[in-house]
Amino acid sequence: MISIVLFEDNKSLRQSLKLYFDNTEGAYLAGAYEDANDAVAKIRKHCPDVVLMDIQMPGLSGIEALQRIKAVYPETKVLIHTIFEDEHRIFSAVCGGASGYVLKSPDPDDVWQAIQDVHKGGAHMSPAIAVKVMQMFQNQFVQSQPTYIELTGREREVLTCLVKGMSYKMIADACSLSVHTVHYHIKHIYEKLHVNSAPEAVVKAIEQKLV
Amino acid sequence: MISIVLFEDNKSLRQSLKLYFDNTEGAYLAGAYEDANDAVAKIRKHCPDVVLMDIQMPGLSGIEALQRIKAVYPETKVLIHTIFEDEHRIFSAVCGGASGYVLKSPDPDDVWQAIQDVHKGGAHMSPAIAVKVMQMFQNQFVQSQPTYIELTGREREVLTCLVKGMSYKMIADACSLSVHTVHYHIKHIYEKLHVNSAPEAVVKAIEQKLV
DNA sequence: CTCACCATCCCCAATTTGGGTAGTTTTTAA
DNA sequence: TTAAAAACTACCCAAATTGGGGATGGTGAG
Repeated sequence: MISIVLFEDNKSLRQSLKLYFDNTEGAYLAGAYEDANDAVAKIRKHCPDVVLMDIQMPGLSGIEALQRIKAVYPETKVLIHTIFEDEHRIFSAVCGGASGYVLKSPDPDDVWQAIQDVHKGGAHMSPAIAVKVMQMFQNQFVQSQPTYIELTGREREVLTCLVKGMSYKMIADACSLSVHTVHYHIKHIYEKLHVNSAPEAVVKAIEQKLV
Repeated sequence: MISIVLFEDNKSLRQSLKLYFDNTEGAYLAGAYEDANDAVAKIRKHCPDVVLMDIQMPGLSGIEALQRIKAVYPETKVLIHTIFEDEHRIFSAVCGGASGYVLKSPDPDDVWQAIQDVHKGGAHMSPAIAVKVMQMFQNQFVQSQPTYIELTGREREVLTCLVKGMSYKMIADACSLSVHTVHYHIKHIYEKLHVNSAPEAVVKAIEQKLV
């Protein structure tokens, strides 16, 4: 039995979902509210397994409510249920700790499937959302410029220390080298990165994910 | 009709899936191979809508095959189909442009659902995968420490230059200050950030998103 | 009238940087 | 397999930059 609390301002949708859950084996709708202004108090009262949260509601938005709920009850699963599929809202929801993002669908079985997935400890995203999340993910991590800079093992090692803010002496100590050798490597690093100071090298190393 | 090409080294699974697709309305299995060594050539031959790709196969891994296919046919949808749910493989798959990541399931309907989602332009992740992707996403963007460091206007300005790798002289020039004043500000910045060198300040500034 | 911020300047020691040389080991290529 | 190239180690030196200390005014806000 999965206990659910619903926040949805549209009355007819709220009632439809209530009817659906009331007649679905394994689902128990503990509460259905038209706004999320007292969401945290409602959660405290019902202690639901899963919260189904609309985004656009009078007063507190679903995203804000999500953040407040997660701050107090991080274990409660919150499923965003909306018609919006813009990157900004998706981003906020995922970063806010949502367990899923489901587009409103004429078929309530979709939502129920998502609720079950979430209750099992998984996450559920509608395909249209998943594709955007994966794109955002790619944009973050796939570096654009394949400006492959070839560093030798020692050079990479020294650069890593440099990025940690260490001085020549500390690097020498950490890598069991003499300061002179550290000096030697750093000169080469500067040449390869086309820079001529430690701060520049650090920013370039971070930018190009060389470390 | 969705045309599918399958790469799967396990013979019995490959045959089961073939049987399943052959008897599924709307599915057309154009090819089924036991390794992905010539994946690109196979794709060129069949021009499938969706590729179902195992990860662990003799020779080329599914992840490598994905990358090669995407490099030549970026429009072809590739669905990773595996038992692995470690973060590294998921990460590689998503960054490699996979349209989905489906865990092998005893119910072939799951795969078929994912294929349909992908063919409609969406993406599909098994719940256990989705939860990991969302966690990785959060870890990337949600900054942990609200260690609010109060910098004055000039200090922030100077720090910004520092992060760009500029020397005292260049900063003085850029901000229309004397080197001495730059020196003065940098001293204060170091105090506030609890560091004592430019590289350290740079990494800290980037970490804490002070610039 | 303080106090915090901004700006300028000074000194000095330590560090960093850029230019060499030179021997050893490891890798690569012929 | 051998020869050449690259990498690693270490050192010297001189110039430049940086880091830490302090001092002196001029603002503008509370």
